[in-house]
Amino acid sequence: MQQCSYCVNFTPAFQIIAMTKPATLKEIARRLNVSVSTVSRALHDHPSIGLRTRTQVHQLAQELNYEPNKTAIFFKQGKTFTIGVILPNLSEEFFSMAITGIEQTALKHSYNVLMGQSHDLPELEKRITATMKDHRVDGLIISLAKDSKDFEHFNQLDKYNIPVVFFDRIPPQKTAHYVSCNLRPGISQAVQFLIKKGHKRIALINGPSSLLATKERMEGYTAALHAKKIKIDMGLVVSTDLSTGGTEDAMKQLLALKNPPTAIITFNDYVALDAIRYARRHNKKINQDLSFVSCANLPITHYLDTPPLASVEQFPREQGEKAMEIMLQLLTRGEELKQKGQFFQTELESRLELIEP
Amino acid sequence: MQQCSYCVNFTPAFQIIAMTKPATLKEIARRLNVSVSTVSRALHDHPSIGLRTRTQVHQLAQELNYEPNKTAIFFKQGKTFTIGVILPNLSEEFFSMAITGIEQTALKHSYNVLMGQSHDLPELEKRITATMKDHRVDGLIISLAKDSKDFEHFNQLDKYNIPVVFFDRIPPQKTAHYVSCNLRPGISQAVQFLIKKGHKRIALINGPSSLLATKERMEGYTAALHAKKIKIDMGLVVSTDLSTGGTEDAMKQLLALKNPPTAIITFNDYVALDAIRYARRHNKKINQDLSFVSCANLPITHYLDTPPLASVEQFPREQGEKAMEIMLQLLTRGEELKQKGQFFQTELESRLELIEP
DNA sequence: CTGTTAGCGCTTTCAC
DNA sequence: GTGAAAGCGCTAACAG
Repeated sequence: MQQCSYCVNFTPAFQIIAMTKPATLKEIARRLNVSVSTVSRALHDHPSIGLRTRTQVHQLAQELNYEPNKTAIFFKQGKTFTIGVILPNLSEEFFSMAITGIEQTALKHSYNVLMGQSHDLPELEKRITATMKDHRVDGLIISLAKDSKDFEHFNQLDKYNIPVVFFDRIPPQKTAHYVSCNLRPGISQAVQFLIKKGHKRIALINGPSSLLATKERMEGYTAALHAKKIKIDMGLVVSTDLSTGGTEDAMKQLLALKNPPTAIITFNDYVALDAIRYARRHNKKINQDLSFVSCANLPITHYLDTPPLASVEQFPREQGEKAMEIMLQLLTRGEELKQKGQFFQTELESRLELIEP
Repeated sequence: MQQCSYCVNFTPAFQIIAMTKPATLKEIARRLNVSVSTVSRALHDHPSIGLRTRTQVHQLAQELNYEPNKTAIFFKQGKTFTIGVILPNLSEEFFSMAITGIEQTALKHSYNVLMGQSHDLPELEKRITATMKDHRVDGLIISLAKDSKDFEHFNQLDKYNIPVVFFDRIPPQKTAHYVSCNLRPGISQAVQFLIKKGHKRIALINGPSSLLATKERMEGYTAALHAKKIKIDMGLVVSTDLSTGGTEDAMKQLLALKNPPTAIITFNDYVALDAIRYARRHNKKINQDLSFVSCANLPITHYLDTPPLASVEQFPREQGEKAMEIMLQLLTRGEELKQKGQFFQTELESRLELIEP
């Protein structure tokens, strides 16, 4: 039997297309001899559609495996059901816990997460912000790079009606939505804890001065010492850029003091890890010669055989959840709130947690 | 002066809209009295547009702060320049390093990353896959949940022409694009390393049998022992579901043997952490009474004062990069490759790395 | 060199 | 109860 050239040329391709190309409203409409709008309504169970056609439509949609083309809907509705999240660094457990909080809350409300890491580079942060805007995320949740100074690009987002919620690393001028965790109480508790243990010389390895969190730690530190009438020795307050090298320099400085500290409070657990290792290498007995208290209370510290005695819990996961909840508010009731110029601002209270070795 | 009700009602709102609504091609065209397509072409520096109009257009676009509406472009072109990444868990450093590799390569090629965590739940994995499809990601990179058995939903993606690249936790039937790291050589090296140190009783805490990686470890383990003519004692091979409890059970089992091991190879660094802690609590001197070698070589191990002696490097970041590179290939030359039914499959070689305490 | 037109898939208003 | 038509913003084939 001879093959007609039409078949040879077109049938296979046609079949592929038929199997390949996802069904559309149009296609369903064509097959059922109804209009596109009827199909659309039927699928949305619009009351005005007769039971008969409605079931027919549903059935055919099922058969054809119809799935609405979300990109069309996004485009039409000007919404993407995606929120952007920009973090300095996913490899810090603090942030991976935070994004988990964000993601889970988002998922619960059928939002997706477009993720980007700034790696603490303001330029990259800017660039990622721009592509998030290009993708028309419905909102942006961000924890700032450690020395972001310029926040102009976030105002830009306003034009596209993309609300921004800051978390943890928030901008200094607090005219914004944010959630953060106030370190003052936790640090004060840390100081009190160490004093109660008999320490007189308590050092603080603080972070970069650009971070609000650095200021907070300093305040908690001085407040607690003042309360106990202990004079503050600024030689005991050093700072690190959070790199291993920076922390080691800070440690060197402290151990070189003629009257060195017997306890050290570190900016966070990673700094503590570096500091403890440095101390160990310099033959200090951890938590005997030199005690440590840290911030963040990450799971990782629970695996050390000489962990810090305690760590200030900052609730990263809860911060993430809260940030996403605020975002949902803004997304649903954004307009009215904007009129009033109100800001959602949540401050969680940090709390010192003891660590069992 | 009396206000006309029109103004009262509409002017403010109108102004807001005017300031708010982003410029479109249409708007530029209207102001310049040219057609929309001319504007489009001018902005794309299409050669056929006169220098004069081109500069005019560019200038006005600049002034109006024109930015193309990507959702429209996505919709029109059927491309989103977004790739989906599904991971079991971001809080495992292995995966956060991997996603960093993916993200950086993606960014370099102007792709974005839609991120989702399965938390090792096959159902959640399925759901996330579905929403990724809804969002019409251009491709999907995934590391499977630890007991995913059903891969039907990935075939579904074919219909939408969404290529899938597996990495690290890949499906057993290897008819797919993937990149993984073969554990056999690394584990064999680990065994040899321990034998050279004088160990005769070397245990293996392996992972869930559903993982290909578990099989690989077993093979590397037996191969190396065979090569040294050491008989394999199956009592020395136990398994964990990767939870802390599971690992502790495994340790209990090993330490209860009448002839217990003097060295243990663990499935990964997290298992090692749990195992080491368990051993320490049971008064074993780490790396004296009982030596450890692990897999993954995560930065975290370098902070322990008694880390495993060595760890098998699995190159998570490189795996991520490679997976994304394969994805880019598929995205650009997908059709031709699909015809040929070829698969991109990359296997990196694992390698034992010593850890300095 | 530039304009006209059609269309991507869907929602929605208006009309019958 | 259903259809026709417009439109979201952009691209591209076709026509001058």
